[in-house]
Amino acid sequence: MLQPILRLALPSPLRRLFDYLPPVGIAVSSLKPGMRLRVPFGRREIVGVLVEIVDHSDVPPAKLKPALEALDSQPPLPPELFKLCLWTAQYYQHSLGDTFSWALPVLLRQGEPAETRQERFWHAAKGARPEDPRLSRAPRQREALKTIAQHPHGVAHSLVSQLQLSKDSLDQLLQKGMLRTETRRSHDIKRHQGSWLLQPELPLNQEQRAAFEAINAGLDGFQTFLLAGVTGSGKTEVYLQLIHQVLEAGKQALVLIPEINLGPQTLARFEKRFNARIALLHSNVNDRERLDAWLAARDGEADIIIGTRSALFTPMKNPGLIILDEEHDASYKQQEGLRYHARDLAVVRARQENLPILLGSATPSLESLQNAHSGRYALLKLTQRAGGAQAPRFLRLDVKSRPLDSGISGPLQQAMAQTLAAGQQVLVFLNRRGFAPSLLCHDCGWISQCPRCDARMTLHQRHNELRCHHCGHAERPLHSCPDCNKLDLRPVGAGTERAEERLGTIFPDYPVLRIDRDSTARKGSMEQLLTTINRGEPCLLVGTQMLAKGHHFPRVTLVAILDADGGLFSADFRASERMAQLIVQVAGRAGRAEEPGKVIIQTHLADHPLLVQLTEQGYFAFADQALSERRAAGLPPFSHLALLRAEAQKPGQAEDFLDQACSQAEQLLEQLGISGVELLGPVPAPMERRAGRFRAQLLLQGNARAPLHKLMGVWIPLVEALPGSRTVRWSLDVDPIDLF
DNA sequence: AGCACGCCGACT
DNA sequence: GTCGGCGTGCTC
Repeated sequence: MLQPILRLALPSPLRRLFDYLPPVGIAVSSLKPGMRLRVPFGRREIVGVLVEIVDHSDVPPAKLKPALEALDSQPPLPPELFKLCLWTAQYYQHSLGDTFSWALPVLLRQGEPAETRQERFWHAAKGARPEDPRLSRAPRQREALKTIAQHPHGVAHSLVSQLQLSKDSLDQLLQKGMLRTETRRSHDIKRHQGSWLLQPELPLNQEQRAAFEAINAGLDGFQTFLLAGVTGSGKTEVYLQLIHQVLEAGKQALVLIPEINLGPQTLARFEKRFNARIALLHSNVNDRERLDAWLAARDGEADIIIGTRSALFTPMKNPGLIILDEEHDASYKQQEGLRYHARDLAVVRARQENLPILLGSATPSLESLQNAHSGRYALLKLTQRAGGAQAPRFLRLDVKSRPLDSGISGPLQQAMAQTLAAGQQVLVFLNRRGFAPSLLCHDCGWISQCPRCDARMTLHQRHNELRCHHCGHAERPLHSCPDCNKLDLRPVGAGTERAEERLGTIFPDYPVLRIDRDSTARKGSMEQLLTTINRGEPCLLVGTQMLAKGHHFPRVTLVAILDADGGLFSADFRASERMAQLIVQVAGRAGRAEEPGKVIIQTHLADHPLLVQLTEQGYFAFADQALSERRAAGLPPFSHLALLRAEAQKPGQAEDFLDQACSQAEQLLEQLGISGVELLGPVPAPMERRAGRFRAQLLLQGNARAPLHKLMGVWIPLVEALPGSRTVRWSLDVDPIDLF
């Protein structure tokens, strides 16, 4: 046989494989696709993934280098996951090597052995004594050495902080040769024993039972279920009982949740219910724990895997079910690098591995609803709230030609006063942080423009600064106008800070609690706010969409939405969908059995058909209406989009680049005889300048996926080869969720 | 993306 | 005289 050639995917944005000779002294027959190899790349050494072994390379033999070493004796990534990565790279037109980087735990892509439960243990070195003169002026190191010496089998690194040892002292001792470390398995494989349930299952109502039985009957193969359950309808109980069935069948369940929901409550609920090994994968889990959880899932040593977006790529030895909660949530879509949608990929994965998948939401995305309508997904509805709680009543409050007092109209103030007087709580929703979205000179019209973006800087009174929410630029607000020097600078519009301040003045007898990214930035401050709220005394909560997620406020009976109009006349075609989901989710925080909640929506467009549908007929009526509008306009899910974005230092550069890319695409469409794909643009981005860079975009719209992907498959490699692709920063977003 | 090379402006 | 700005080119 000719010299075998290894084709590797490397962590680089380049959309191609790189050829290497096998490492010296290694039997090629021992190498299998999916194994990692350390290779020289330019002047660096990196870790690549073997994709295939071929007997010919187009690269001149002189350029071929041997790989340095094989890092695995078995491919760390099971074939199903390897296949999913191939599919992902192809679908999102992304570099395969970089796709592996997003899918694999950090430590694996850095070349760490793919082995479970290896842990570093600290041991006292032979002859090391605390009385050593080198430690005479290092009392903490001396104490550390004493502590370590008390443990003949060593101290596991994970216990270091519990034993009041500091890593610094240990490192110092290690350098002095007074400690040594050893890496070994930290504990034996945990086995599952006994019953799966720790507490009895809750009784299901008729709807829950119907949903449970429908899905339970479909647990043995691929099928997508859409569980549309209003807030409080007991979706989670259905999840838990299905997972129980999966566990009884000796299989594993993967549960994906949005970023914001990974509060301890989710985990607590699972841990209370199940005697099962639960692996947790989210952004606050460190690299080592993440790898261990990943390996435990892969090797069948975890029964339930709970995680956010990227946990989608967790391999499972005996997969039985995928659940994706709050499937409409935008945090499932990655917005940088590999721009994948975990919901869409989860369905692909379920199909590839012949698994059932359950998507749940009170406000399903229009995409998923359309899939249900077309019969691809099985739709299951839960319409009753637990404990007989009633659905909130909606009221559209027309504020056209009504004066607003820091964004709050008179009738709304009266409704608030009544609610508070009745001893209940009020929730005020406003999707804008800060005091005011801009500062205006009443004399000459100067406005607080961000110097680096086409956006206004928001006034944050608490920190006494003007801050741009798009690039983070901040400056001190001046007392006089920088243009005309007059002193008449006025804040325009209202954010949560201003609403908080104003409400405090209007209702001096009640506490006002603000809940947004600024007020909850400090650790523990959210918990503190929740404790106060749960005490149940009448108060006003003011906040952004943080209020809409996860927490329930049983004492809130009035929800005020200060401004719904942004969702009704935005340039973004998804704005109304997002607005509707937000309104329903916020409304869902309120009300209980004895007292239905009331939701007051301030709007200038009280007769807008979408808003009328939503408030009078509910979310599904809204969705039908919105879907027929999308169909008429040829927008997703009735067409498919891809967005080529570009940004550059100088004006016009990004557009020039996209112009060239656009000509290439036009040519290809003709050459390949592709029809059903339209090129829209290039145009400047809706916010042309951001963080000092000029941005433009080219939108591709396909009437079906096939022609769009056929084009992209040949086109994107050409775009990559364009001369401008170095000076211009560009990215492709397949199925973008926003067009900014 | 990294990383190096290379060619022009303001500094010890 | 050099430090360093970012344009250009390459990575098997």
